[in-house]
Amino acid sequence: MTAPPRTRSRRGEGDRLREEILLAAESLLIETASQDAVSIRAVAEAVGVTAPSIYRHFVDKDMLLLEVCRHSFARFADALGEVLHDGPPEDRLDALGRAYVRYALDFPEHYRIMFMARFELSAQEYAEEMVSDESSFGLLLRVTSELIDSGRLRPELATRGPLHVGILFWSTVHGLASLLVAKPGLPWPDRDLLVDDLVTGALRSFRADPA
Amino acid sequence: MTAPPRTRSRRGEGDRLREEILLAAESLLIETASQDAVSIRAVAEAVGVTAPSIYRHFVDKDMLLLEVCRHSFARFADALGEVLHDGPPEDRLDALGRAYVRYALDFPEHYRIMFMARFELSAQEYAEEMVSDESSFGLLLRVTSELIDSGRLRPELATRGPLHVGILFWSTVHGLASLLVAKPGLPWPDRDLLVDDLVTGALRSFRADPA
DNA sequence: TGTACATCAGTGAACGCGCGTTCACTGATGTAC
DNA sequence: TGTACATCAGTGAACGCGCGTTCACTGATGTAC
Repeated sequence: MTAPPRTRSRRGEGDRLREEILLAAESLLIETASQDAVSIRAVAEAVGVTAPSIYRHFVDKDMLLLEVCRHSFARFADALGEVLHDGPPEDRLDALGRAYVRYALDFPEHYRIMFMARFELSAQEYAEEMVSDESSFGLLLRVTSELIDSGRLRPELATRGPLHVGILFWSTVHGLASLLVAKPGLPWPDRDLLVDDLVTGALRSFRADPA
Repeated sequence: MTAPPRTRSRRGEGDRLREEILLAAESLLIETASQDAVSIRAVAEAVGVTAPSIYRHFVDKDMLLLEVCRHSFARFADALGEVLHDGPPEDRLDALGRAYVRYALDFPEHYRIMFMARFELSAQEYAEEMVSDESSFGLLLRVTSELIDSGRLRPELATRGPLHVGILFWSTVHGLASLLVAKPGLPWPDRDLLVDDLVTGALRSFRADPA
């Protein structure tokens, strides 16, 4: 992680460095797979700049990490949004679940930060990041609403509402995703088969029994 | 966290301090809810002893934490074992699932360390801790075996074997448990209802459809 | 019963390290006259 | 067109901190004679 040669930003172009710092912090997170490894000094070195320069663009380390976090949530929501095509809500939920686990496996450290880490954000901040309409959780809630409206859900589940059903589904896919991320060393059986059975199983348990 | 007055151990009673160190490390973990807060110095202070004394009993910090970890796994397995009474395998799995989530909520930081943290153990060490017969995972595998033997499972699941089915169930309960532990600030709906629906849902999705 | 001595649980001071952060600065860039 | 100057992106040195760990030591305890 040595620095590429840098030319100093022109006046008014300070945001260029800001962007580079964010990208470098993210890369460090991916490469080292450790939140602790993302120190102000390490980020500065990766960008090719000295540590105090960071403070011209972020008030402190927490704000830098918060910003990285925001990026992650946005990209995660994008990734889920991409697989959400038109169709019956069961199919949409199925697609969402598979994309969810796939994202976790593709970007394990981002996933860890978003959903497994103790991040010192206020409840307020979490709510804003996670439960907004454009967020991944917002997408999920929209689909579980559709599912309830479709009338094909078990009645006792339908009365509990989209949030309850959404959390049930979220728990299910998060469980596998986070175990795979946290314990890559375990002797896992075929992952695709696990995802398959888990997602179809969850959908089956939601569906009203054939009368 | 100041030290209670201590009398020095008699000769040959060095293990008394060793035990106190382990307990103090565990308490710190619970109280601070942070792995980073468990420093050699903090543990020593909590015990009422100076930092170098720790090294008379543990070769380094990693070994101390590993030992704490071992304790956690053992107590977790005990907690699950206690609810495992005789009965049909469905009921036993149901009880296991509920006890699992309850443990995570009762000892969130222990749960975090065991199943959510990146712990620098070798695969070998993990396997020994987690997959032994006396472990929590061992218990689970025994029950999923019974479930398969009972012949009431969906045939395509039964052929995948106890490990596969065990992981499906583990993922499901771990998902809810770990989200509750990781995001206590979120506006969760009724937790008992969630556990209820999740566990019965998983069992329903395992069961062969009524012919 | 009394004394000299070996044992060893625990101490006190210090090491080097990487961290987040502050501070006064430098020097290239753009602008005003 | 040329020069003086203000701006401000980035620097270099230093701060205090808590960390894991090492080292030579102290002094109460138990034992041998």
